[in-house]
Amino acid sequence: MVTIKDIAQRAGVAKSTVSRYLNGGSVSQKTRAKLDEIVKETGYTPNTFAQSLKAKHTKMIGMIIPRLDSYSANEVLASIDASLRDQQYQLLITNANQSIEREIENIYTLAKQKVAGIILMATIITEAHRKAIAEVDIPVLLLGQVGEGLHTISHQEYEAGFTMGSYAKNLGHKKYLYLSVFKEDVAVGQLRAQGVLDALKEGADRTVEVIETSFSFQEAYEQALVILPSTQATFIICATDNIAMAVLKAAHTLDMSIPQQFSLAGFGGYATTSIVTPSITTVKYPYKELGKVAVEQILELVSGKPMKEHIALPNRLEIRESTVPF
Amino acid sequence: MVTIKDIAQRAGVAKSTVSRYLNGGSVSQKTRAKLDEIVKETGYTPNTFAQSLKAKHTKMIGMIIPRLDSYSANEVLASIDASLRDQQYQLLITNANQSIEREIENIYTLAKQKVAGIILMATIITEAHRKAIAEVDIPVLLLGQVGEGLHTISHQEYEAGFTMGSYAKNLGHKKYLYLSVFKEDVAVGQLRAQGVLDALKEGADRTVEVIETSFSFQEAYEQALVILPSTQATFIICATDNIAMAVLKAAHTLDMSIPQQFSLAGFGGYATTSIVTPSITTVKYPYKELGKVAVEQILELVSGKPMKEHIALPNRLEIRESTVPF
DNA sequence: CTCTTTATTGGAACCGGTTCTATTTATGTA
DNA sequence: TACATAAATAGAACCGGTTCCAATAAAGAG
Repeated sequence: MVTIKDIAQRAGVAKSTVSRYLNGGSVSQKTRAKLDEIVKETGYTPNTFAQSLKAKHTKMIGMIIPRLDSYSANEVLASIDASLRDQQYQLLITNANQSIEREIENIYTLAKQKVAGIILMATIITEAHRKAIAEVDIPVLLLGQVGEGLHTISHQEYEAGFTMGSYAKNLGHKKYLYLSVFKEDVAVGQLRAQGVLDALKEGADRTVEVIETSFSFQEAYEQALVILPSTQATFIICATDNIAMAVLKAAHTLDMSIPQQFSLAGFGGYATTSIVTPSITTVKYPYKELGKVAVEQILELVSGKPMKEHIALPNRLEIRESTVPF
Repeated sequence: MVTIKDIAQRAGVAKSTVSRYLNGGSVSQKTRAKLDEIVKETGYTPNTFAQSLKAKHTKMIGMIIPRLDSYSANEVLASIDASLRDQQYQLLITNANQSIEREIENIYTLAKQKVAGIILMATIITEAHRKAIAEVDIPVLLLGQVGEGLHTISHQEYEAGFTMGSYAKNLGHKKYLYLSVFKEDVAVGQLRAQGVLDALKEGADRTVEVIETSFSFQEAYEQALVILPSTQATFIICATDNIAMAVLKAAHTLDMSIPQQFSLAGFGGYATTSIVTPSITTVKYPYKELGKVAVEQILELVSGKPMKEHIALPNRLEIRESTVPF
C-alpha cells in the first residue's frame, strides 16, 4: 500500500508538503505539478484512519433506524442517502431492531466511528436517549419524533390527524373506530390520534371508539379479526397504513366488503395502499422531502450553525376507493 | 477524552501494559484488578481509529445493496445484521442505487473504511467488478448472483423455476405467459427463466410466450396494462413477486378477475403476496437463512479459511389462491 | 543591490493505539 | 541456596497521516 511517505520520497519533498498539497495549503506550481503526476500514477488515496486519528470527525453521517423493513424508514433513507452523496458524505446505517437499548448502544457505536453527525429515527425519547446524546458530543437530529430541547424534524402529525378526521366527518358517518398505537409514541400514539379525535369531537350523534393495536402487521391482523365482526363503525381510521392493510386483509378473510360495509383509511402513503383493492385512502407524507431537509439540517449542525429546534413538514390527504359517504 | 495514556498513568503502569490488558495478553492479577476498576470508573473505550491504523482491518463488514426499497434485500439485511451482531461485528450498509458504477465505487469506499469483508448483492458481474474485487484485497462474498471464480451464495434459481413450471404444467394449462427480466441478470433473467421453460417445454399442445419487463413495479404495471387485454394465456408466471403484484393491479384496473380469467404466480415470497386478494402463489426464498449463511461464510473468509466457491440454498413452492387448474 | 515581506518548505512532535525487545520479577526444580 | 524457566512489565518504535514552527527561497520595495 502506497503511503504519504512514498509519495514524498518520490517527489523529493517532505511529507508535510504532500499533506499540504492534499489539503489545499500553500504549495508552489512546480511541486504541485510533480505531485499531481505522482499521485495519479500511483493511485494514492490517504488512509482514512490516519486522517481521522487527528481529525475530530469523518465525512460520515450515521443513521439509526428502528427496523429494516419499515416502508417509511426506507423511503427516508433513500432520500438521505442521495442528498448526502451530493455533499460528498458517506452514510452509515445501523439498525436498532425496535429495541431502545440498541438505539442507545448505536449512538455510542456511531460516536466511536467518529461520524460527523447522527440522524436518529426513534419511536420514543427516554432519559437514556438524552444522556447518550449529551455524552457523545456529536450533533444528533431526531427524525419523526419530537424531543423537547433536541433538534427535530417531523411531520405535522396533529394536522394530519385533523385533516383525516374532518374528511371523515364531512362524509357524514356517525360511528367511528380509531385503531391507534401505544401512547408512548408521541408522534403517532398521541399527536396523530389527538388530531383525529379533535376533528370528530363536536356533535352529539357521533361516537368514536378508540382501540390500541400494534405497528406489527401480524398482530394488527389478528386483532382485527376479533374486532371487525362486532363493530358498529361505518368508518375505520387506522394509525398507520400498515394497520389499515391488516384490517383490509382481515375484512377479506371475514368476507366483509370495503367500502360497502365500512370505509377504511390510514396514514403514511405507503406504496402498497394504492395497489390493493380497494385502494386505501391515506394521508401522504413527504418522505423524500423529509430526507432532504434532514440532510440540510444535520450538515448545518455539523458545521456549527444553529437550526430551528423543530421543523414539521406538511402532508396531504389522498382520497381513494376505500372511503365513501355514509 | 480519556486515552490509554491516562489509564496507564492512573494505574502507574506503561501503556503497553494497558494495551495487553485490553487485548488479553499476559497481565498479573493485581494490575488486572486495578485496571478493571480504573476502566470502569473512567468509562474508557479505545479509539477505533488508532486501533485500525495499525490493524489491517476493523470489526466491520460492509454490505452493498442494489436498492433500499427492495423487499428481498431488506429481509437478507435484517438477518445479516442480527448474525453479525452475535459475532461482535458491525454492519456498514451502502446503497448502490441500481447503478453499476456506484457498486464499484462502494467496493473501494468500503475498502478504504478497512472493513474486514464485503458482502455484495449485485445484479450483474462485470469486468469492472472483478477488477475492483481483485484490487481491494479484502474478501468479497457475492449474494444472489453467481460469479465465475468468485465466492457466491445464491438461491437455487433454476430449481425454483423448474418447480413452478412443473406445478403449472400439472394444473393442465395450455397457454403460458412468462414475464421475465433482462438477460444480463443471470440469476433471474437466465436461470430462473430457464427452469420455467424447461419444465414447460415438452408437449406439443403447450405454448409459452416470454415477454421481458422490468423489476420496477410501475414499469411492469404499465406494460401489463398493454399485454393483458390481448393475451391468450391462462397462466401467467412472473419473474418476481413485485411483477406479479403489478399484474394483479393491472388486472384490477382492467376489471379482469384472477384466477377466473388467468392464474398468476411469482417468485420471492414477499410478504405482500399473502395480503392481497387473491393471495398469490409464489416460490418462497429463505432470506433469513441466506443472511445467516452469508455471515458464516464471510467470517470464514475473513479469518482466512477457504469456503466452497458456490453455495445455493433451496426454496419452496407456496400455493395460494391465485392459481387453479385449467 | 541590499533589506523586508511573503510564499514555500522541511523537520519534529503529535494523534492513540499496537507490538517487539529487553529487562525485571516470580516460580519451580535440583 | 543457586539456577533455569516462565510470567509480567517498561520502553521504544511504529502505523500514516496533520500541524506547528523555524528555516529557506522568492518577490517586492527603496
